[in-house]
Amino acid sequence: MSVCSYIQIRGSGLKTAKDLCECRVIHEDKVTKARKTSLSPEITEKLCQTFKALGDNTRLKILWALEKEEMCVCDLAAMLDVTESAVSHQLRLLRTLRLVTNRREGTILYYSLADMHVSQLVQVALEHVQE
Amino acid sequence: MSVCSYIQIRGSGLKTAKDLCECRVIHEDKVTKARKTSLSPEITEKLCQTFKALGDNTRLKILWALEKEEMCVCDLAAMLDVTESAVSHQLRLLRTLRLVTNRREGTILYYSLADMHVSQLVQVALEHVQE
DNA sequence: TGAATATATGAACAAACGCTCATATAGTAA
DNA sequence: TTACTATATGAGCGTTTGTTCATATATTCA
Repeated sequence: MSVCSYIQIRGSGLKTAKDLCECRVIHEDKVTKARKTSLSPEITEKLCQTFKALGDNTRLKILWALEKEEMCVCDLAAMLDVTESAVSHQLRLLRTLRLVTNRREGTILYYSLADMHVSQLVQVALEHVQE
Repeated sequence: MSVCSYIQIRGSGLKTAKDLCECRVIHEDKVTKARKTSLSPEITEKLCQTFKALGDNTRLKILWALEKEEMCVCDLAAMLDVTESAVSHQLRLLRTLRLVTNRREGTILYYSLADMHVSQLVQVALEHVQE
């Protein structure tokens, strides 16, 4: 796909492909360099999903709680004032991204953070918003 | 609002408020403790928005590029293959969250990262997804 | 002044998201 | 086995999000 396929041309009516490529690129070197140092689509997508997972009120509260101590689904649901179903759905997402793990004790599943990364991310973000 | 207002009761038809509160809380101490150590709604919301800002493909690519060097709107648009309008909208969001700043040189606005936090966040998240 | 350029903004719309409800599954105990 | 509990899953639905298009604003220069 052409670099400029989607560049918006002010006041343009119907344009040919050639016209569409008469786009503005002020610093072609910067664009080229940025494209070369860009992350792979796969890594970008994974990064994105990780941040997106943290970018939801319910999930963030879940992670914040699990940072303190492991909890089961129904306790989290009670704490958050949402259905256990909602919590279960969110935990599945967090599990898929390897942000949380669980251990079983009878019928109860205790969830906890999978590693230190979540804590570190929240810590840095906290610094940012509190400045 | 009651702690249990929204807890899903399996097979429940119409229930009174009292019935709805016959919910399952396995570890009441954990729930109470988690509620006490929870972040304020304001901080939670800000944290959330910050992560949400990073949790989008376009914005993440913008931030990744700006980490290397400052760029203007139209260059970012060319790099990302989206309209300048789209970039401008996203930059406004990032500006609002104090993740990026800009400096003017004539009619051109050069955008760059506002502080180290974005870099730190991306670094930690990268470690997580690459493990 | 007026034209040209770079960016910002508002409306509209398709796609993605998070919730609830209903139901299914897994483990425990009678 | 059957009953009960804790969790998981799929469908449906209203809300949010990210994009484009059209237009507005701001700066420079003739």
